[in-house]
Amino acid sequence: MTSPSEQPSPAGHGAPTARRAHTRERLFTAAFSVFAERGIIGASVEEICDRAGFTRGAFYSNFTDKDEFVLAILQRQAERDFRTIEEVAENTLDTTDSPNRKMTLAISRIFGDQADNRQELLVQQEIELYAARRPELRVAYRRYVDHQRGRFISLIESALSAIDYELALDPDEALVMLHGCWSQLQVTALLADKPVDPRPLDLLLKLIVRPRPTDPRPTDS
Amino acid sequence: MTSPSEQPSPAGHGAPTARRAHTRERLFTAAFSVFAERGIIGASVEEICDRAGFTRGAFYSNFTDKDEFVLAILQRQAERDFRTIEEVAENTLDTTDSPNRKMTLAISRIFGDQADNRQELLVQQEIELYAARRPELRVAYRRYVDHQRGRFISLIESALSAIDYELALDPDEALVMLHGCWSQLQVTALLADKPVDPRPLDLLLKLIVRPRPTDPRPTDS
DNA sequence: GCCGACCGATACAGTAATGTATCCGCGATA
DNA sequence: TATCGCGGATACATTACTGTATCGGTCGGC
Repeated sequence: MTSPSEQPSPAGHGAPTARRAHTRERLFTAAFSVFAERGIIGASVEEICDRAGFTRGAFYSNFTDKDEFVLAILQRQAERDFRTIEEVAENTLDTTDSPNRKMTLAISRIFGDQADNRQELLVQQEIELYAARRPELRVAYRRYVDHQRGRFISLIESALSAIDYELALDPDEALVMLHGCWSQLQVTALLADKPVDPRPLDLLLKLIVRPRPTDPRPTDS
Repeated sequence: MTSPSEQPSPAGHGAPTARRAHTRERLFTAAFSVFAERGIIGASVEEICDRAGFTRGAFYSNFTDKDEFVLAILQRQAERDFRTIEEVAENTLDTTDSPNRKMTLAISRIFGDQADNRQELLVQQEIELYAARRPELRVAYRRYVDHQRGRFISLIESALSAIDYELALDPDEALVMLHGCWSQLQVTALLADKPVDPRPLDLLLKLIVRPRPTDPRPTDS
């Protein structure tokens, strides 16, 4: 279709120049703050651009649509989160903290870190709700969540096994509990204007892990 | 201020006629469906009225503002939920189901029942997010949540004690886990277009209750 | 140092939503 | 039955946002 010298891209947004990438990034950042304040639906393109220091021209030069824009944000988030997990997997496993501490840390880094400030949490929730409504976004979001889940479960398991613990129940179910509990704490803290209280999560952790059965000799049979 | 025969109310909305109440109720119902589709912020007054079979005149005759309207919805929800809890407390405790079954039932009735269809869940989440942003609504929402929590905890405790079980941990913390897990399951189901999978909740329940220590003789000392 | 392309700014028209001011029909009351 | 007032409808002015079409500055390559 698009031969090299004819049209770099249909309408402009396609050539990933460095400048372009920079612009997009600023728009993303601005969008986060507007989304947090007004919600995704309530956020006007204009305000996003204002806050990024652009006019709407920049926006429409980079994206056709608010929907496309949101999708791009979702993908960016997915990659960010993914890298966070990777990084946590590397760093957290090295330490010699207590299992609980390690787990709490990992969880707060993964579900949390990006969400331990008001804005990020709000936007996270916003995206979820937004995705719930748009079928196309829902697919993307689902992929993203599934992917994260797989990564995270294996992270948990290796973290535990490194200290001779294991999950006492089905990993998927454990993850539901952990993630649910964590989100609940976050939202509660948000509404109460207080810092997150990590104790319930701690407790829950203690409930769902157990020492790995001492395994004097790995028999196959 | 307002002497009986002068002004029944500043601008009209104040005299709780039966007709008025009926109108408001229809607006509320319509709002639910619009909120679910478009989000609270994305819902226009006009569409709400259309769907309720009114024009905007009816709306502005009953409420000054969309914010006031949302607040009214929140209060109505609070009362509804409260009555649900009461009803569950009465009905669920009577049966002789297994403890798990009873608890699951109670939880799904309370967090759920109103939220086990797509629409109610979406609106619930919407309200939460909306409340998180408006300080005034946040106060109202917080009161509502606190109230519910108290009621629900005592419900859980009496349900358990009726079958000689008790919570194995702090009730508040237990509630966080239960509620979080439940919400997580709901949202997951919503995004995955599948029915809610109750197993994690069941499992969690088993983890946080225990038989009450047999108490041959209630000694005071 | 010039040229061309890219990228963001600007201007504009169309649309949708808000809130207010006014109107009118219906139902209750005497 | 005549009247009054409540509750909802209608009409209007205003504002805000969207998307498109066009313009102009700037930065690369040569």
